[in-house]
Amino acid sequence: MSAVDRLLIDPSGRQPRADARRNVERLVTAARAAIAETGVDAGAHEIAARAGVGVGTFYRRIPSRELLLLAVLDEVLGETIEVADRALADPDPWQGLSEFATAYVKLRSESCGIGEALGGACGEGLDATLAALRERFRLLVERVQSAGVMRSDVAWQDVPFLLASIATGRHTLGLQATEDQWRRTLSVLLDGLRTPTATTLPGRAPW
Amino acid sequence: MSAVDRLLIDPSGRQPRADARRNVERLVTAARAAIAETGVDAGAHEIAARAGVGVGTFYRRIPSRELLLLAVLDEVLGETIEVADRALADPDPWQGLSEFATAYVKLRSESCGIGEALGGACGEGLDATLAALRERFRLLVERVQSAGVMRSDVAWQDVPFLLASIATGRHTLGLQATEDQWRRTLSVLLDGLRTPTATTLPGRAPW
DNA sequence: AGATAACTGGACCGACTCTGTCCGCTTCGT
DNA sequence: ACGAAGCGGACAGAGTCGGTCCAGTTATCT
Repeated sequence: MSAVDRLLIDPSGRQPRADARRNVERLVTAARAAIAETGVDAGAHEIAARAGVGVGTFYRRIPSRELLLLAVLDEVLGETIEVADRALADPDPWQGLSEFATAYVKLRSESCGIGEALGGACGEGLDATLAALRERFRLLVERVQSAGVMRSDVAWQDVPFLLASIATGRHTLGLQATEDQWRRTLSVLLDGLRTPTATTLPGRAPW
Repeated sequence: MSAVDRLLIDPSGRQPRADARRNVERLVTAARAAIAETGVDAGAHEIAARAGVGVGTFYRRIPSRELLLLAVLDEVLGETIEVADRALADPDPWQGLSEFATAYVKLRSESCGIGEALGGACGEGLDATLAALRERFRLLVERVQSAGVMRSDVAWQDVPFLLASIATGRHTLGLQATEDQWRRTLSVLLDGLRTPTATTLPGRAPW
């Protein structure tokens, strides 16, 4: 069920008017954009303005700002899980992992709110979805390690951290990042992950 | 000149009382801790409370919250430049780079405010210092590439981005990072940087 | 077409946060 | 011991943000 549908359930069971439905769709789209640009702190007024409606309209259909954001985040994470499942279906394990990694990092770099949600900034609301995504990570990494094309001193738990690390700002040290700087970083990182490897990892795996 | 000294210049030319000097020292220390934990948004009241003084004392000596933070950030970046200079003095180029990289990532991971400052979140106030640090990056990378131990398709400008990427949160996907997760990420990344390399980088270098 | 229920927009409210000031009291240095 | 320098924290003023209310508008049904 999409985020729009979930928000359109009417207690009286009636179909909402066409304009009401249109506005909810606009609000969900706007929330997605606001989450990407502003993060999970995106305000109700900001989202309403992006959608081209007043705050009154916002609160007519949406119980609270937090619930809207949660619904949208859950939807986006659900799409990510689908991408992971397609990657698991790829006959070449490394190819599958590397395609998923690219999509995952791209999503994170284009939406700072998603990054915060994955970092746990949204309370318990997303626990189940996060667990499902975690499971896909484990499967993807175990498959590629069984095939012998990833260094074995990396734990599967390292991989979310490795990928999470590539997503940061457009600037550092006064330097301007190109649109796809993250692709370069990811490329170096994937090279570091392939077998054989030069050094062994320090410390213990995260848990 | 240290941040403390810079803030203790008295318009009348007199030496400030001992307790005043002590409090400014405490405030600078507290600001450093607050920048690390809270970031560059650390509030004046928060810093004063950490220092164990009232806000009145804060504003007696400090023109504004922003100036204090700028002075402290500049001091920390200055120390980082010194670390880079020591790395450049190391006879082994790769060893030098790798030591500096470790120190740089450690600093970034322990102080989120430094990360924001390096990301340009502090306006123009740090431009000169950032340029000086940038220069050290260029020298370090060029030296290691001339020695043939770093893949040549990486631009020196890539390296700040690569290192900036490793510093993020303690959690992702509901997983808990160990204290030194960043060392593992850095290790993979440095392996990816060494010659020879498997793939060539996509896109163009940042500028 | 007219009636009416649903919907809309944005002014507004109250709670909160943050920077910076003021002033009665304390402490240092002589 | 005395006066100037320093101290702390209550307070002011500006701003933000989530959420409500209601007068006016619009869709839908008869």
